[in-house]
Amino acid sequence: MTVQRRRLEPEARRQEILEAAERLLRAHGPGVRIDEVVREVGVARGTFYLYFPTWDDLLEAVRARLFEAFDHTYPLPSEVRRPVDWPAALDWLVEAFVDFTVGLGGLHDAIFHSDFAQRRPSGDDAVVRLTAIIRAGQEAGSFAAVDAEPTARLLFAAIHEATDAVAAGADRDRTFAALRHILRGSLCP
Amino acid sequence: MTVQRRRLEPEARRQEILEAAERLLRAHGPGVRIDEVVREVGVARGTFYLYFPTWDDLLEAVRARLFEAFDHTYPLPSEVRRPVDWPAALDWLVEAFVDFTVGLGGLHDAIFHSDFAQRRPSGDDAVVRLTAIIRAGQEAGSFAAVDAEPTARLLFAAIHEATDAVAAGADRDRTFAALRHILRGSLCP
Amino acid sequence: MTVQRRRLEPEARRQEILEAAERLLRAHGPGVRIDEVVREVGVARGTFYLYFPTWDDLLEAVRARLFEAFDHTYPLPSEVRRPVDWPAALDWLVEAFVDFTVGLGGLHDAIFHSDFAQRRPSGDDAVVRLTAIIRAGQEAGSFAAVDAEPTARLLFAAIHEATDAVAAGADRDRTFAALRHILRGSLCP
Amino acid sequence: MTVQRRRLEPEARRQEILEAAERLLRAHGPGVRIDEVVREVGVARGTFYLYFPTWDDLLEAVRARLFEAFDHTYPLPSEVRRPVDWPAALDWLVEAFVDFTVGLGGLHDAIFHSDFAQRRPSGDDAVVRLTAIIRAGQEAGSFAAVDAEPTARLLFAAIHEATDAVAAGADRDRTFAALRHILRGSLCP
DNA sequence: AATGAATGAGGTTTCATTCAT
DNA sequence: TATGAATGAAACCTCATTCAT
Repeated sequence: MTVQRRRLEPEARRQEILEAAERLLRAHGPGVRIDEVVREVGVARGTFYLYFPTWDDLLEAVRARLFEAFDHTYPLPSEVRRPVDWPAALDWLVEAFVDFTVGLGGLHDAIFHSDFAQRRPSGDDAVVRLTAIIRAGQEAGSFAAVDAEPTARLLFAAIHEATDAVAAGADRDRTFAALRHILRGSLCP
Repeated sequence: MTVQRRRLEPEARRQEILEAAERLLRAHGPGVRIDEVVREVGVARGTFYLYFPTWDDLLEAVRARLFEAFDHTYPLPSEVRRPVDWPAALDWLVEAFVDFTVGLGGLHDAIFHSDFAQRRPSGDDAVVRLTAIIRAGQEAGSFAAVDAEPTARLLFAAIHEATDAVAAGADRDRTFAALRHILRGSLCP
Repeated sequence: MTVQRRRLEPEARRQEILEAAERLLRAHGPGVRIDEVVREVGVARGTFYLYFPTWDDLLEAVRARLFEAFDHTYPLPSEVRRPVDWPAALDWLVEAFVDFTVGLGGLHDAIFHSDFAQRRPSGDDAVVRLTAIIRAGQEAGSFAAVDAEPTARLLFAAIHEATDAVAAGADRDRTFAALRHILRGSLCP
Repeated sequence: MTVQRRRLEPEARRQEILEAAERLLRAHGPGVRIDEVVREVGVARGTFYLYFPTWDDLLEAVRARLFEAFDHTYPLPSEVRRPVDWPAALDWLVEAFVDFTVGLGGLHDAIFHSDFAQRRPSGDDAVVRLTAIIRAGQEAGSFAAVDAEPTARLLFAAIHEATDAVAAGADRDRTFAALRHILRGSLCP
């Protein structure tokens, strides 16, 4: 009488869950429950725990997916082919980041502003990337000799705040202008 | 078998609860519960609800107390007596803010990084203050003609991040140096 | 700084509380709280307990007042002056009772249909009265030789149900017709 | 330290809870709590809520069970085989009803006289059944041409009161005699 | 690999009643 | 006679996680 169990390759099932969770989190933000995810996928509650030890592990996987997607779409510029205009590249990347993040909808809150973000700090991937950009720009002579790592950390907070501001309805142009000014003022000689 | 009732003026009892909660939150961070607070104070659970309709209302009161304490200890500089060196004043205030916030211990997380901060946004008092400082500095000719409000918002995020960095063990001097550099670069002509 | 205490004759204060409670119960039915009553009267919570040991005692007092009011307005007919048409007198009394009870509004539920009615059964005043009427009618030869006490008890249940029916929106005329038919059929030879 | 989990078919577990609740309510009347029920069954509190969203939902299910049990044991008489002696059938059914209800013990109060009965009126199943009997008897020429529906409602109140009277210790024979007299007087030509 | 019944700690809130003042 | 702060048991419900099947 039970519905036919769908046996799937483990990796495929894992993806299915991941995608369903992402979809629901985008739509409804934090507050999405395991029950809703498994109903969306059409599996039993226990199945969830075969793939993710805890709910936080799922969120972590979702976060990692997002970061990978962003890195893939917007790879760090490289000077291999030709010289890079680092200030312009930074502006462009930052704008892309903000738009990407705002586009996450409720997923943004779930990943960055819920208790989850406290329990599982995000490993500073973004800060590491920004540090790399600053160093590359410094080597190219485009950026001043600031202390790259702490500067990247603080600037990334400002960038993230721009995201929240825009998501909350602040004027996009004024926010970006202020952000660009801060970045230039902090990094350019 | 019941402990002797201690009858207090409402305001005194309210303070008692507030202080006990603050003490526990400093020590143990978010995750402190109503039950622990009332045990600490030595009153019944119902007494808590006499003064705070919900746990979030308590946190809000704690937050307000903190903000008032900071504002009282570090009032905004004024030019009434003599001209103010705005860049220096800002550096000094920012350093005071970071040290004050780091000194909050677990209370910092409970107020700024838990779901509470999402549910009850803090009304941007700090951003308003920073905006006022920027405008005052602009009028005095010390700061460049940046768009004060969004700039204040983004810079405050960087300041707050410095707090988190120092609290998390980052090098205090390098963090402050980077922060000062960002503030100068963003605000000074 | 406190509001001037109004010292009243104990009996006057008791009446005040009683009347306030009745007013609120009429308007809002069961679910009225002690707090609301004392606020309405303008006294402190503790004052309530100087006059009524428990909430149920207040309800009991309200109930007694109502019964007295009804008895006073609709006294039992007596044959002292002239012969009584007992069937007609009963019909008339019953109709008066139903209208009186329906007119109680929310007080009706609070007195007759809440847990209070279970905890403090109403002493059967109404049944005693109805028993007396049946006996008087029997002595006058108007009513059949039924077993007065149990009959009164069961018939009163039907009368009370007519009250609930009318209060709940049942057709008044059909309800009264059915009730009269039951009373006649049960009591008249 | 945890007790071994007992896994059951949902319907079986539901029955288990229902039966335990009925047992406790019979023994202790209204005032039985969810905690007592789950202790009796030997399951966790959450399990209760898996089957009954609220305590009232449980009571409703218990009530429905009782009504079904009664209907099954004492089906309405039918004229399919041979003519029915409606007055006698009614007397018999009524007596069965009263005895059944008195036999409920504390469950009777919990179902019929607690606030629950106010919050979840019982849908008048009994009145509907009595109405049907009256109409059938009228068609057979055994009952007078009374207004069936309101009459049934009022008479059922008297029947129910007989239950309460007997449960409270009133003389069974006198109560039944009075009840039979009322029914005959109201319904027979 | 999959199921879904069961768990139980967690958290919120209410209000009749008591009692120190 | 009056106050009103304090009590604390009771009731409610949720949901991440476990585990017998």
